[in-house]
Amino acid sequence: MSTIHSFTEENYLKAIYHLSTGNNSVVSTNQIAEITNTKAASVTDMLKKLAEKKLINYIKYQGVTLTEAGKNAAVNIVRKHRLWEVFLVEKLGFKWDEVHDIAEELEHINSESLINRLDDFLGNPAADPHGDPIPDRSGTIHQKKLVRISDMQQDQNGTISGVSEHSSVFLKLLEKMGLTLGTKIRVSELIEFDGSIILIVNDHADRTISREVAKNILVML
Amino acid sequence: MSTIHSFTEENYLKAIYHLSTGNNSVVSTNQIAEITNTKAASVTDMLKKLAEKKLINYIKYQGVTLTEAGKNAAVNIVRKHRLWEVFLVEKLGFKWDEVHDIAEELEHINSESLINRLDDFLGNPAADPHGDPIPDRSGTIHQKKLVRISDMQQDQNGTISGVSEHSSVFLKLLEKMGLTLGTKIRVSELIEFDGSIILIVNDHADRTISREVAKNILVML
DNA sequence: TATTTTTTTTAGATTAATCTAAAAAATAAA
DNA sequence: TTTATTTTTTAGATTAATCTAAAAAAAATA
Ligand SMILES: [Mn+2]
Ligand SMILES: [Mn+2]
Ligand SMILES: [Mn+2]
Ligand SMILES: [Mn+2]
Repeated sequence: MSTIHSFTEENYLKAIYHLSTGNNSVVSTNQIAEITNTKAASVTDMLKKLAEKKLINYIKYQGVTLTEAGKNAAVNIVRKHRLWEVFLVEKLGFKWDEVHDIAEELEHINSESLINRLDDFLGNPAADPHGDPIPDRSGTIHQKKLVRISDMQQDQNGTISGVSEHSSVFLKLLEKMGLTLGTKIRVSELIEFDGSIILIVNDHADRTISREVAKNILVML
Repeated sequence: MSTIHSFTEENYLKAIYHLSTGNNSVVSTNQIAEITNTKAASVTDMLKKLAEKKLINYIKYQGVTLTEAGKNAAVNIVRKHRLWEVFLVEKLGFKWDEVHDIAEELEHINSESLINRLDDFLGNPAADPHGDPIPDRSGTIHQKKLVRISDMQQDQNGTISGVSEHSSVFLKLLEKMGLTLGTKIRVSELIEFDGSIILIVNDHADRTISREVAKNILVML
């Protein structure tokens, strides 16, 4: 099960995976270059290699999609990344804005038994510290239906369950405003002037957030 | 603090460290080639590079020693290796013969805060699952004085506290014979014929071990 | 449809880590 | 102290991953 790929190949697979689960499923060379911090020429080289290994479907000038094998490999890396993030926060006491870079390294450790034991040790968590779902050992992802606060109606209630922006500044801001995962909110008022929103947090405190912030907080209704 | 070195450089530094703390402090090109599974020519190339970076003292044809900087780097890798081994055994339930290869990968994860938090999480252990001392965060190693069973006198008592052979076959054998770390033993008889030794284990069971096995079990008197 | 702009690929180099084969130096043996 | 053996270094190649600059293809605009 699961052939070994180089550190670099894994990062490309992961990049393609994240890009293709975003909007469109076909991913372009430039998009990959952007998030892997490389140049388009380097990406083209790697795409040939990954296609050779049957991890992606690649036709010149037409973008790429992951094959089943490629997708499995990518999902496995995502699984490892997210489990390590849970470990770092739950067991070692890191803040949710501090774990991503370390998990970027840990996700490349190759040991099936390690990751499955870690999963059990953590109590088989369903989501990582940012609310992102953790694929189970068979690669299945159980994604809960979430909506952005910016898409909620007046007087609607929900529980903060994820974020769609992972930068440290954003996460620290949410922390400071008490808008962390599990927090109950109610949309109290939609400000017409600039789209900002007034929330009732945990039934009492009220907080005003900008539309930009509201767009990046995901809520379970 | 602590510059970043490549994965490969770290493995060479660690190899030199282990070789130089063994017997003689000056390490030869061939010795390094042997334990890094490379050829002498490759080692020479790397030695030039490490010397350039002032991590080793290297004079052509004369072998190498670690500089202070090189030794610090090496000790830090050893610290990480051993702490991860404790984690794998104590928290994830791996056996002591299963953890080395995984730790070989984990030891290259670079994060000072990660390793210090891990250290605290594990309760600042003094030794790894094989009894090897764990350097503290300043790099100091508190090595207990241990003797080989093969060097013990008749009727002498001690507690098994380490091994000088880390192969899986050897560790599994000790496990099967109940000669794991912390076990109390007494040398009951020294067999003249082949040098094998009869032990009293935990005050009752008696076990005969070969001289070869006795040489690789370390005891605190 | 013809032209311009953008995207992608190719060509050719570079760097890190490795190798084999040959040369040079050090060590051991005669 | 020669000669032979072993160890180490150099020379020259290779592979993976990257880059810049130029060419080719696709997409957008006029
Ligand atoms: Mn992350
Ligand atoms: Mn995450
Ligand atoms: Mn080990
Ligand atoms: Mn160990």
